[in-house]
Amino acid sequence: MRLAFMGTPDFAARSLAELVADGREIACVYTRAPKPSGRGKKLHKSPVHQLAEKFGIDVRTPKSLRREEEQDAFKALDLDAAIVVAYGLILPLPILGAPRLGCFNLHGSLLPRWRGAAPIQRAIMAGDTETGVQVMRMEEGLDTGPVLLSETATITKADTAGSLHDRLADIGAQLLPRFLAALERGGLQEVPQPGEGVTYAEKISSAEAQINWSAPAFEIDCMIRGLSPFPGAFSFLAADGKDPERLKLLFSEALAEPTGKAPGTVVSVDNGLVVACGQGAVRLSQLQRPGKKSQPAEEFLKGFTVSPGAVFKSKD
RNA sequence: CGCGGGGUGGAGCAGCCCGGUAGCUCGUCAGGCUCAUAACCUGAAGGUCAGAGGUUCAAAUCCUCUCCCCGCAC
Repeated sequence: MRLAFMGTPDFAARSLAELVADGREIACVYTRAPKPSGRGKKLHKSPVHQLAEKFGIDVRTPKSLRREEEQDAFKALDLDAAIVVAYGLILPLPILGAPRLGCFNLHGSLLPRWRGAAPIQRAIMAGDTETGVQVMRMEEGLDTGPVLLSETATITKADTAGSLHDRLADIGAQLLPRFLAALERGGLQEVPQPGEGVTYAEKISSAEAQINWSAPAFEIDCMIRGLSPFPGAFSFLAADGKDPERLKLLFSEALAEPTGKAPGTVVSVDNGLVVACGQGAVRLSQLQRPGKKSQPAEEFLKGFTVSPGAVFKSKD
């Protein structure tokens, strides 16, 4: 079976690695073009790009697949199927129809919940306790195609977007060899997505990453973990006698007990940084100061002295 | 030439703007207290303040250069 792999970030790179390990024939890898990033603003190839080169696979980085030449070049690959994982470009109809068996997408949620860009983060932010990875046949709509294979995963209170991302990337990557084997046998059932329960996982904007302390502790905790490590939930707090700093809050735990303090008030600094919320409180255990690395609360508090009673503020 | 932060006893930081006895939290060691403890009290050790030049009576602090580290852009 002759394949193309289309993907960009680390999440996709794990899938590519698994396909190669599975001995699949990958005619070409499509990924987004290198862009300036990192310190020094140098051009960096995407994780998928780097991995493909390491394996000696041809890499193409078109800016768009809408142009006819690109579509012709894709057709000329004479593919049986294309595997798409977090590619970042829209596949127009001529592309979708080019491979003999079609284009298939690996998606990090249980569709139709969390269609779109940020399913992993959104699932945690919403307090979901179960999610998964699915392979679907791609259609023109955004993540609307029928599902062929899925695997579920449990979300725990110890999960962050980062940990869940890694887990789903592995589960997804391992799903692909199974999927391809089944596809070859022709034994896969295409199950249309239910019309009910559709939600969209919109891209996270930095504005919504700011903590609103009047929300219930449960919600704030989900938000902190769902936005960790990227882009990081944040709020402003001043160390004793200092100016407020923008702190990223990267891990937390919801505490049910009422504090009797106004939302945003630091209740205790003995074991993590306990902050009053609209309902209950949240124990912050991993924080990051501007320009610094992220630190466990214990370390953080050695250099950032706060007394109970200090209050987190918001800023626009 | 993308923007920014930083290198201060073992850890995390303050001090630098407004040069003049090197400070805080923790750890370590010793002693004390305690039924006991990662608790508490007392005391101690440990730093050529990244490196090299310069200014100055005097530099962690001001100026110049070098090396190293990190954050943001997803």
